[in-house]
Amino acid sequence: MTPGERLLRIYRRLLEAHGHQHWWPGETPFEVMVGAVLTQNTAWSNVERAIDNLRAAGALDPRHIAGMEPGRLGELLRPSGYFNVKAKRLQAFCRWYLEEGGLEALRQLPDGELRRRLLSVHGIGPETADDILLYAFDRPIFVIDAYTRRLFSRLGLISGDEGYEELRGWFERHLGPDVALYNDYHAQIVVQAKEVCRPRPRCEACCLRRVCEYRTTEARRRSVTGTPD
DNA sequence: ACCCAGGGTCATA
DNA sequence: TATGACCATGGG
Repeated sequence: MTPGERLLRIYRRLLEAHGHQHWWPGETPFEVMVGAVLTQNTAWSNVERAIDNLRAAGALDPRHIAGMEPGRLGELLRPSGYFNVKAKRLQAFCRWYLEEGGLEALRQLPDGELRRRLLSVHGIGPETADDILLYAFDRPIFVIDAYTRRLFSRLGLISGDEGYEELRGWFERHLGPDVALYNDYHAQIVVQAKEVCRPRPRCEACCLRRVCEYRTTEARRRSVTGTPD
């Protein structure tokens, strides 16, 4: 079986277990971009509160955010954590967004050029850039995150310590460009990681049990003593 | 009380 | 290039 076939088989199994995820949660592309910055190393439930604060303040708008007093913006972002850092990053992003001429101007750029420009913004790293490219601009960019590394290294498909670009290239090469697939695949990985593929795993409840080479110490002990799974 | 969460930047070696 | 410190709230 080729890596591409294994990847598709794994996706089908995830989809069957969790159902289509309909990502990214967000009313507009701009809201998706804001969420991508705010969710850096942060639980999504906390990000929602911050976005609700922005909406309630009528501030869910690039011009409004760019012109706001940083301390005031920080207060709205407080529930999402790192609020001083994120206030700066969000303002840097919004100023860039406006300088570029807004959504329609950005839509004209080819994938690679748009990615380079996103990465030039202070506070936008590879994963945040790729969230934005895939979920706000519908570009065929496969998002790599800690969950992706954990899941696929436990599945034995990767070692987990590869560089970001190397892994992204590997997934994109084996899956072929497919925005709808990348979109839901990454969402499935996140859901799977939250529910069962935890730092301390719960493989007994894992829909990938048959293809996952990872075993808990208890399962390992059973397997060497001849007790069936 | 501890671990974890949909990362990125900066200083240091 | 490769580590480590730092940022900070909220849920399990």
